[in-house]
Amino acid sequence: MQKISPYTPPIVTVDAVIFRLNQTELEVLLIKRNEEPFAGSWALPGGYCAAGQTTIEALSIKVREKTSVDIDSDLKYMEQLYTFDTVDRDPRGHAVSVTYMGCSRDLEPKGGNSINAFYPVDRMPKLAYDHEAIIRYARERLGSKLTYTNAVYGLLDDKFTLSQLQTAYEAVFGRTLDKRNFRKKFHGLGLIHETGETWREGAHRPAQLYAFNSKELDVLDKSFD
Amino acid sequence: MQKISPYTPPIVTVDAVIFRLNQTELEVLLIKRNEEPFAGSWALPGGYCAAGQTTIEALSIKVREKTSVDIDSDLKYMEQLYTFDTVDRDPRGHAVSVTYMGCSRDLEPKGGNSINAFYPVDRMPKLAYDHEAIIRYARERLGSKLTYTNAVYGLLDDKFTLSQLQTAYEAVFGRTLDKRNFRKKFHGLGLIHETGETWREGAHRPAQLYAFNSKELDVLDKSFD
DNA sequence: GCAAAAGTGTTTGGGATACACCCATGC
DNA sequence: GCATGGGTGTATCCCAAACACTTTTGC
Repeated sequence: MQKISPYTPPIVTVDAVIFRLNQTELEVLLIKRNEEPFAGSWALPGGYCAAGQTTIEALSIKVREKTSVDIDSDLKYMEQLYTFDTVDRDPRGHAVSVTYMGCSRDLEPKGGNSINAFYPVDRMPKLAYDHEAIIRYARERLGSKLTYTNAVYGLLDDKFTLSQLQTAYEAVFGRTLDKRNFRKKFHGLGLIHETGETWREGAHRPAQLYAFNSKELDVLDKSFD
Repeated sequence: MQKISPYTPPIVTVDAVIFRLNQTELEVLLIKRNEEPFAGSWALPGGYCAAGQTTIEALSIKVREKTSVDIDSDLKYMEQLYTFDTVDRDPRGHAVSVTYMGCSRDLEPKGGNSINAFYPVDRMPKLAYDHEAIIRYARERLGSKLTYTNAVYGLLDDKFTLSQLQTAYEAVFGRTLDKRNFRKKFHGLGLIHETGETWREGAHRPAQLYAFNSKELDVLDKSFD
């Protein structure tokens, strides 16, 4: 293989997989593309990264433009996911996409210059590029993050009930958990404390509200689940 | 923040963290830079990625040029690590580096157009760029990979003794393990089988030689350690 | 025989799993 | 009073951890 000269670098793009929890479902933020390629298709929010910008800076700008979501203030948790670089993934030319994954709860996109909406991860429309594979990968990563870190806090409000907490795990793992074992195990981790407040809704006993002791991402001593 | 126009992308570079096991020590492949910046310093092998190349293709070419190591045939295991993108990491301009991590055992660099050598990860020279941080990150990742996958096979010959296997874990984890518990646990995983052959060296009882059942990277049911 | 690494079992404690009923509330 | 989700305890099993001596070889 010969050297390519003069050197022209691939395009660098950024894309974000932003999850939220809606009732019992895990959802992803998507935008509707209004330009080619893939005009009319749904896709992850993202765009070009220019020299002098870090990928996260570029992502922050693009996501705010397109969806009005502010990565820094609206998301409790964000991490780099993977860099996708197959040559043919973008029909316009070789684009290397640095992808990120983040979480928020009760986030409603307020506008932006693209049509955008949250879709349940299990019932998504057909997506542009390789974005479906990226979302699948992000969901797996989120699942394993929840098993060995306290990253669930990213999906929950500051105060939450134990049922909501359990629902968050069930939505990400895609299976149900035993209520008593879940509570026993979680209390044993020492990550949360009672706030003393209760939450009442519907015709049943009110629930205690809990809060996390720390809002930093911590690695657990023992893995969960 | 304003849009940058016309769009100029950052440079895309690739770097490889290639580990090997030398006796009881984990080592990394380094090259001595003979150009600015950081001329005379040691660094990870890598270089520019051009449009039309995947990052792994670019890496393969660069590593072969500089160290004569062939990523495809010499390494048993290779995965993308992380993309480092801080604007000031390269004094020549904004470079986004897609990094990879790989393993091999008993690999001796045969040449290449750079001076190159394996250094123990615990006793490395001062490194160029942010390469020290990259290696630290790679080692952590390798450690966690060994706990939930069969990735150790990447550090071992096709046939190996249980002591060598245990040594590989100890070198990566940086601590000693109990011999009986190690063997019991590993046999329980069902990943290896006896070959019937023995290995003799030195004035002591010969050891059974084992082999992995699979050379694919598999995720374990139960996590190791 | 002695040095040096290979090989081998048992006990114990803690966490994972499985499982069913009463409680507080709204209507 | 009844429907609805909130909240609680025990028995069992398996895995992890701790721990020491015998075996086979080369010299």
